[in-house]
Amino acid sequence: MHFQNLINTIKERRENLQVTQKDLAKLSGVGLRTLKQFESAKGNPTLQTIQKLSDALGLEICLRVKKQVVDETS
Amino acid sequence: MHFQNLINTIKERRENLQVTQKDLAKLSGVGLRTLKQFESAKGNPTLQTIQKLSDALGLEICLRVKKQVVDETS
DNA sequence: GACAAAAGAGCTTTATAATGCACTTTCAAA
DNA sequence: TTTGAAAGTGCATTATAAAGCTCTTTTGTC
Repeated sequence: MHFQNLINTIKERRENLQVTQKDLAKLSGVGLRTLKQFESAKGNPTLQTIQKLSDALGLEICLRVKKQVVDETS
Repeated sequence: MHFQNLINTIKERRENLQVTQKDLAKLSGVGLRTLKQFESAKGNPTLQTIQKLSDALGLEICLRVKKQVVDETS
């Protein structure tokens, strides 16, 4: 999951739950400016910021072994 | 997955692959100091740092809906 | 079109992440 | 037990994330 996917996942989750940026900022404890920044794909958020947003949205971060991309052309 | 779990996952993955911190730093493009910092649970890494380390280790970040914790006492 | 609410952007300050260097500690193999 | 490699720490510098304030733009809704 690349950067833009993470952003989209969080943004879509927020929209599905019908929460405004302002509300999510309040709920998560992340500054509104930071959230706007994040959702418009500027910058490089810290893990803490992502965790706070995820928590507030009922999401969780995970790490898993990437599927191998097998080259079948050779 | 909380902070410490992320750290452990990355650290264990590195150890399983028998890669030293120094090598992983080189491979991932993350500064050695930063990696040491991260593995000893100091600070608050940026998403970019986590992505670089994950990539180098064949891991990927994902976000998923948290399982509901249902209160059955009431 | 008029209006309001939500989203996004410019600017600034403050806090802190990333980094390198040098030093210390840990730990396994000889 | 030495000793060498790996891991961890203190310190300083530079870059930048977080945040608030204000203003602009977008997006409905009437």
